[in-house]
Amino acid sequence: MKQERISAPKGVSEYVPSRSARFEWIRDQLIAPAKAAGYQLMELPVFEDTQLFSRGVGESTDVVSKEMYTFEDRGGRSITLRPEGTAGVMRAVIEHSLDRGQLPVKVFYSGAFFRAERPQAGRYRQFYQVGVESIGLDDPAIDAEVIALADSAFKAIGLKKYRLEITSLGDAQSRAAHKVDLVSFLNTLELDETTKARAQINPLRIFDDKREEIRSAMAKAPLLMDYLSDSSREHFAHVCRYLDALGISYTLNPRMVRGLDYYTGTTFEFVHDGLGAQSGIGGGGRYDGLMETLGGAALSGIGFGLGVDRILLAAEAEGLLIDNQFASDLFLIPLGELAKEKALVIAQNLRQLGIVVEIAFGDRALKGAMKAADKSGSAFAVVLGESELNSGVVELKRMIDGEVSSVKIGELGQVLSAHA
RNA sequence: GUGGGCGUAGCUCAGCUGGUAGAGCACUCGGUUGUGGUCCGAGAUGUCGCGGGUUCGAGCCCCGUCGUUCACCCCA
Repeated sequence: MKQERISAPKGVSEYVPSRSARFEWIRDQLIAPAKAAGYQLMELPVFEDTQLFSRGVGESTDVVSKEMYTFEDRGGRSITLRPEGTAGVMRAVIEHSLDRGQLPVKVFYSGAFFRAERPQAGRYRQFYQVGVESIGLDDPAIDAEVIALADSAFKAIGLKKYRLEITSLGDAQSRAAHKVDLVSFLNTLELDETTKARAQINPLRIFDDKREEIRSAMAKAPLLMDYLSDSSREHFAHVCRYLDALGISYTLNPRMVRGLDYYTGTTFEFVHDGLGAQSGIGGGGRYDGLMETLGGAALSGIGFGLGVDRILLAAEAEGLLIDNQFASDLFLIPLGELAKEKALVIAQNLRQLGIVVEIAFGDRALKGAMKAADKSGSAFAVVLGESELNSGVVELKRMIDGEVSSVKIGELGQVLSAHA
């Protein structure tokens, strides 16, 4: 009886062959620079106590107020599927007292995140992020290093059409002073009700409005950059100098707004212009008060989150991905029952040497099996039949040009390793 | 949450003013005994997203619904 089909929940991103190989490669490229800089893995739960986000990310943010997957578990606890990574990392750092050892605590994470938004190009309800956090030190060189980690990952992938926007949100005093002037400036504007409501929650949001009339009105608005305290200004100047030294280009964007409440000081965003409306491929910044808010010590930190799905989309838009990078080294074609048994053993031995080996299963005709070898993208193919089993010698066929050479079965490992 | 576009074979799509479904690619097999990529031949595959309505008759029209997509909003 034919059963009704079940499909994936609305708006999730999922990766199956052959595109999954691209996803995996992109994700690994994003992680590599962090590993090379001594950042260590944090593997955390995808669900947390709801309070972690309402308190950490901020009740007033859209992420918390209307985009979280929140539910009650069987014990009556309020649980939320993580909408971002930083709060969870901070929770774990505090819980495991990592901040009581050497500082900074340098960690990275990679995994799925959840936001109950209306899906759109590059926006999914379950999406993937690779992130990094460096916690405990205020050194502006760390800000530069963290930004460089993301930038070098993008460069390793080959991305060209992206840019880095950076600003400083200053310390608490800087923001308080600016807020007073910004609010009184906004009061001089004639805003519609919904915009007013947005300004109530976070006046900085109005800088992000896409409507032309609002943009031009905001041209004269007071900028937070002009309200920075001496120490904030100096910190930011150092960050810029280090970025210059690293040869990382950036544009100052004093009107940049971030959706998470915890950001302070250095704040940045990577934007790609081969994508649609969802053009941010990564972003982050410093967060001075977050750890304390979550019951930990008063330590500062800085980190970023990179959108793996969007970066994959960006790489595809730039035509950067070649699909045969996971092709195997050898495709073994057994003919007959005895050969099949032998093939399993040969394959196992070769794989132990690090050679990627596939076997033609299903007793197909030789022609079909060769076709499968071709499709697999294997570098070499070997037919294993009665005569080969008797002589112990196989014809190693190089698929790219069809050239064959005789090799003893016992020496396949050596020969193939030499080619790899 | 709001608004627009679109749902036909695994993929990309065609299907005349309503007359019970097609192409290309991909897939499988074959073109004399055990060697792929080209060429030739043959074959399999669809509850035309789902539910209802109009009609003698609906893939084509109407309503609903689900999915998808784009934008707003928001952000990775």
